Amino acid sequence: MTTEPVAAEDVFSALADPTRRRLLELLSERGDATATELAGDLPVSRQAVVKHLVVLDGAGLVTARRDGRERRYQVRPDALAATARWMNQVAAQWSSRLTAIKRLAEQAEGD
Amino acid sequence: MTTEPVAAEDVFSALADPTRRRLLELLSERGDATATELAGDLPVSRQAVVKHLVVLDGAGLVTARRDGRERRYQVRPDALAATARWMNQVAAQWSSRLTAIKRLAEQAEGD
DNA sequence: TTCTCGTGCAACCCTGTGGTTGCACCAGAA
DNA sequence: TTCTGGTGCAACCACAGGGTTGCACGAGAA
Repeated sequence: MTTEPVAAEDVFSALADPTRRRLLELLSERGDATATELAGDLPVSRQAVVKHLVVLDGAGLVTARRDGRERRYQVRPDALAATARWMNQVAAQWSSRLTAIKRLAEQAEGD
Repeated sequence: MTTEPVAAEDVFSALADPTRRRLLELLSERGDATATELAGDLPVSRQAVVKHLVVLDGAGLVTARRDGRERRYQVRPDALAATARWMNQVAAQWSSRLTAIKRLAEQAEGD
């Protein structure tokens, strides 16, 4: 289960690859799909797609389930939502740091 | 000078590296610093730090200015804020897609 | 003018990773 | 039972990227 504290490391590097972002798009549009199907819409082999899906799964962004002899992947709404919230926190943290910087700069001028 | 709109590609991969995230932290705390100074607080060489700073600059997250024979780097508040906003947009986009998925799923059940 | 010391370049090394191909395996269809 | 097609390994290849070392250059201090 990978629905807990999002790991900056994994999420950012997972999202850094264009093919993986595309995969998230495709899965979002279709609801779910197999690696073979996804490979049909991408300029890479099925195996390459599988590798990307493994990375996305590691980052908690997608999940998979067996369906007969197929393996269907789908995005994890909750994980994506959590990631979005987490990004906001990062942004907020930056903001507070920047505020602190400005304050210091102004104090320095005041001296 | 690299002051363009945030590129998913660059931002995500820039933020994917732990050392670079640490650099952003250090710069946020100090306001500004040289590569040599930053290397003093990290387990890597000055040259390694310089390379990371180049990447961060490429993503528009930091900027540098000459100060005598020194080159002082600092975070780009505006760019960071823009990135935060952009992340929110990505999150929102995901949300709408997920909503669409759920709607489709429910319709399918209804049939 | 000479000495110092931070920069900027460049050459290298090694690991990670995105991509490929080949093949064995197995569940469902015939 | 046999055939078929999607999975799951595993071996391999090429290149990007994080890290290092060495050295020339140049601005400010002495």
